[in-house]
Amino acid sequence: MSELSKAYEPQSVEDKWYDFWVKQGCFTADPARVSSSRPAYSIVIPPPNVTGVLHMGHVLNNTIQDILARKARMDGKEVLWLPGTDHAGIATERQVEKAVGKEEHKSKHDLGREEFIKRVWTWKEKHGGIIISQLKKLGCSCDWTRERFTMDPDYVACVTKVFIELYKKGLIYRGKRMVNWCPVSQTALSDEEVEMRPQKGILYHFKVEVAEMPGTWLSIATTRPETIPGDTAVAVNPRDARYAQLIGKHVVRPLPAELAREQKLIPIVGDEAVDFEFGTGVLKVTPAHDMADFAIGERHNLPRIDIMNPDATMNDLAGADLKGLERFRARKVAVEKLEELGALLEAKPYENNVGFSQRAGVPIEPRLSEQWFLKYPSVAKSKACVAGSSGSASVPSPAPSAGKMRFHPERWAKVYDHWLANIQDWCISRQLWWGHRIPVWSKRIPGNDFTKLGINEADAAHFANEFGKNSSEGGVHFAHSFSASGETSDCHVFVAKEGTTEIRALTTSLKEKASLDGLGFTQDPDVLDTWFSSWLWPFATMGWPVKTPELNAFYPTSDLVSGPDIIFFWVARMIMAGYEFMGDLPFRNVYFTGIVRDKQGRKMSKQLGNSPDPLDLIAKYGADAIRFGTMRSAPLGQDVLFDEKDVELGRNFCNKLWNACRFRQLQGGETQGEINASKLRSDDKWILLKLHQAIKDLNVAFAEYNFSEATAILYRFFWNEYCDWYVETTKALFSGDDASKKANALAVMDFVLSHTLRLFHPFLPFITEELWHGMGYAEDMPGEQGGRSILFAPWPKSFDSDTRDHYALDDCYLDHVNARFELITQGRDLRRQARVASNKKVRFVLKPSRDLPPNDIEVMKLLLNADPFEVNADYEPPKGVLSTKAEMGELYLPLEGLIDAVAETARHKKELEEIQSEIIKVEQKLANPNFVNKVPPAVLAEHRQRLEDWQGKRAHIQKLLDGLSDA
RNA sequence: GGGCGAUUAGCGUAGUGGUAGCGCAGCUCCUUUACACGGAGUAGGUCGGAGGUUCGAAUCCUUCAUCGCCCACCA
Repeated sequence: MSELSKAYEPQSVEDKWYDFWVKQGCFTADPARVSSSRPAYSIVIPPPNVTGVLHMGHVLNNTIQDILARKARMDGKEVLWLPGTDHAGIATERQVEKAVGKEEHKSKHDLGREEFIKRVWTWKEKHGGIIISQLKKLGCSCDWTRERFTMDPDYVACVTKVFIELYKKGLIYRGKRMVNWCPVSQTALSDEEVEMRPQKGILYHFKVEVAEMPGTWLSIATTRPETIPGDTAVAVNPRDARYAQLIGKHVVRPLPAELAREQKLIPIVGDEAVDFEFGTGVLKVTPAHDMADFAIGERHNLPRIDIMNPDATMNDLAGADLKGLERFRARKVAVEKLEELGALLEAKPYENNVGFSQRAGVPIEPRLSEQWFLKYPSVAKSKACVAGSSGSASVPSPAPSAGKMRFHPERWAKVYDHWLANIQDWCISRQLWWGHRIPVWSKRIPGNDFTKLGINEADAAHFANEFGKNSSEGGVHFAHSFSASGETSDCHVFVAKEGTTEIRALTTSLKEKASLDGLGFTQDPDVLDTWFSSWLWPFATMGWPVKTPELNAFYPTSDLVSGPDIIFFWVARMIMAGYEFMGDLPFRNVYFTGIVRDKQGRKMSKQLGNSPDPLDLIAKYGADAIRFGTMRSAPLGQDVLFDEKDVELGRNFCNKLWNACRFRQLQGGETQGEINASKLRSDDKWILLKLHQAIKDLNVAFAEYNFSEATAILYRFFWNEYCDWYVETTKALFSGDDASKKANALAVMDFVLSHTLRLFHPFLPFITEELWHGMGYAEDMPGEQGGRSILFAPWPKSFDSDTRDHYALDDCYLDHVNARFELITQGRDLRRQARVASNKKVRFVLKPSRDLPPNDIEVMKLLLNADPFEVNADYEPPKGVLSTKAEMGELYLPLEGLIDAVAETARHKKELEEIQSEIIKVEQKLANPNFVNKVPPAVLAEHRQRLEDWQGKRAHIQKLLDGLSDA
């Protein structure tokens, strides 16, 4: 390879290698290769919104997935990381609506449904690839040959099939119920899409007269006076002595003002739900506009007056004064009206929680509406299917037992269980156009005269016959072909209102659909909640309901990486769908990331402008840098405070890695294969032992999904241990002329670097691949074991005992080399005290505490920048010399005169005080009989050693002090 | 109202009973040929408060405080 440039330039290598990987099919999974010796590893990507752009949350989430996938490849697994995008109903529809409005000044209604959907597809084609290309820039090793979209034809068929199955099981039903209505999007929302926000408002008190007792007034508190026209009762608690006797009587509702008194009479009902502590203890009941009131209305059979339009303006029933007004404007007018009527008693500031549409950011309107609902399936199985995460820090988590999965961090299991224990039926219909259209065609006929269906006589007779089997309650299900194509629809026939019969036909067949349209059946106009397609993602993307090789090999998936914010929307629902349709969990492990915030802890948002564009960061620092920086600053289970500094650090780290390889390269050509065990210096053994330890620590971090810990281990090993110490010691050899020793050190370097590159690869895919080839390490490996790409190089193993014996890697070398480094650090501090510039050679004298091999002397000389460096066991230091004592000996920095005796004395005295206080601490412990008797022997010995060390230091300083006072 | 999490140096974070660590920022010195996207050294913490258990507590227990998140139909 040509000589490496002085600094790493990511721009020149990233695209090159990404193209290489894709062209070589490195990311493509082959189900046929899965075997007992080559286990499968799979992840499905949380599909980003198809028209979305990459943000820091994606970077965090997908970097983790990529690390897992790349690590699994190096572990010799057959890896499928299945990518794709989500059609994101509301978000995309609004985006396109806005664009159409801006460019053509048209609404979606102006265009019509069919034309609008065409526009969405055009939009999707134009913008849909953006986020995918961004993921590629980040280095994601997804199997792009299997990219999926939640609106792909086979995916649509899959969603439809699921709908029909659940419908037939009676789990999906249509009903007129209170739903969360978003007046902006003009659609129903699920409970999960509603976000409670505290709102500053006003609590109004107004009075109503009891009709049967003129002159008796009740006072009622409300935050929503504009809904008074919709009130159909007032409720009190039957146990409330103040009001119980009024139950059954009536009050006069003040609005709409123009109605006659008798038209405004509403009953007083008794209901336990009324809290008599709150407000006045009298509750206005508006069954059509409040969830709780709806329930009260059901219990007391109250009429429901819907006084609003879908866009939350008031309708005719709200009365002449409010009609046509927007709801908050109507509130003001209603208050004015009450005031005019003399009914308003007080208005005081009040803060309460109001449900907001998460997406549109406006208060939702509880609204009575006909929608499709799902009773969640497989709830019982989904409960308690989460096993605890590995509790022990040092033991890798074992494979979960069958039917169990693990959450990381474990605490999310509680959140999941709690949600599952309290779920209500899921409102799955949305009044949108972009999405999976509900596959239900319906037609209503008078009586049960099936000839009115427009079908032939035989079919009509068939219907009548089937219907006759059970026309009583929920109706009857049977299959029927409307298209004479042999394909069938699932029919559901039941008695609807007013002596009519309703026929619903559910089908996935295009021919059936056409026939149904021809027969005057109408398809339900609504589409399904986007999550109703996402919850099938793990198996729908693998070809279900066909039993594909992918499903055989890769389902259940191994890991899921998700943000905790979609634990209910997505994760929990996927678990239920997995059980219901696959009979098994969709994944074995779920890793929940934190939320990415800015460095002040604020959520990233467009408004605040605190959300950096990851692509800018990649352009500026490189993809590896943003990956490493993000991982390094993302602590396990906590939010991530993003700071560009972290990316900068990632870039610096890559540059360090680059230059460490460059240094190796500059020392001489050939890759050195064989390490000669007999020629290893203590430093060589030290770095090999450190490498061994780093691999072990790294494996633990991986088992715990602790990626910030993993990067910290890599950082420490490579920068602090390899670069700062080991490489520096080799310079003592390289300046010498012992060729065989030099070659051996190069062999150690090659060994360490080739291992290090592999350890780094999941985190830094690009630079490691570049260096893997550039340094020639690829050539040393078989093709599919790293020869072609570092992607498939085996993950390094920590050393077994044979290897340790062969290289004589005894832990005593750690102690020995550490002791030498300690002495060097202290010696460098002496230079600082003496104000000797670090580039200036200066004389040091070492009075060693034991015999030292020549390598130690050479290394110390070099790293202290000492010249001369004298080793003299009998050294008699002159008075007042700068000195330090360490385990390996006493080090002196003798300078010609110029010692500030006063300053030195003061410094030593301070030092002595500190040492003294440490000695007292240890002595006190050792003097305590409880301590000596109860403590484990190792701890006791360690304390005694510590005391000895401190005492030695004290004696040394004392000697120096004595010398100074003599001088 | 319930639940969960956090509180350790200026900032960010590690640390599950035995001498409080790391990174960034700071300060000092160094362009000594792998790297100034660097090297060397250094300062900075009574581990949120108060009790308790223990020979010994950042760590275990109790309690309080502050911050954050999630869940919840008090009008």
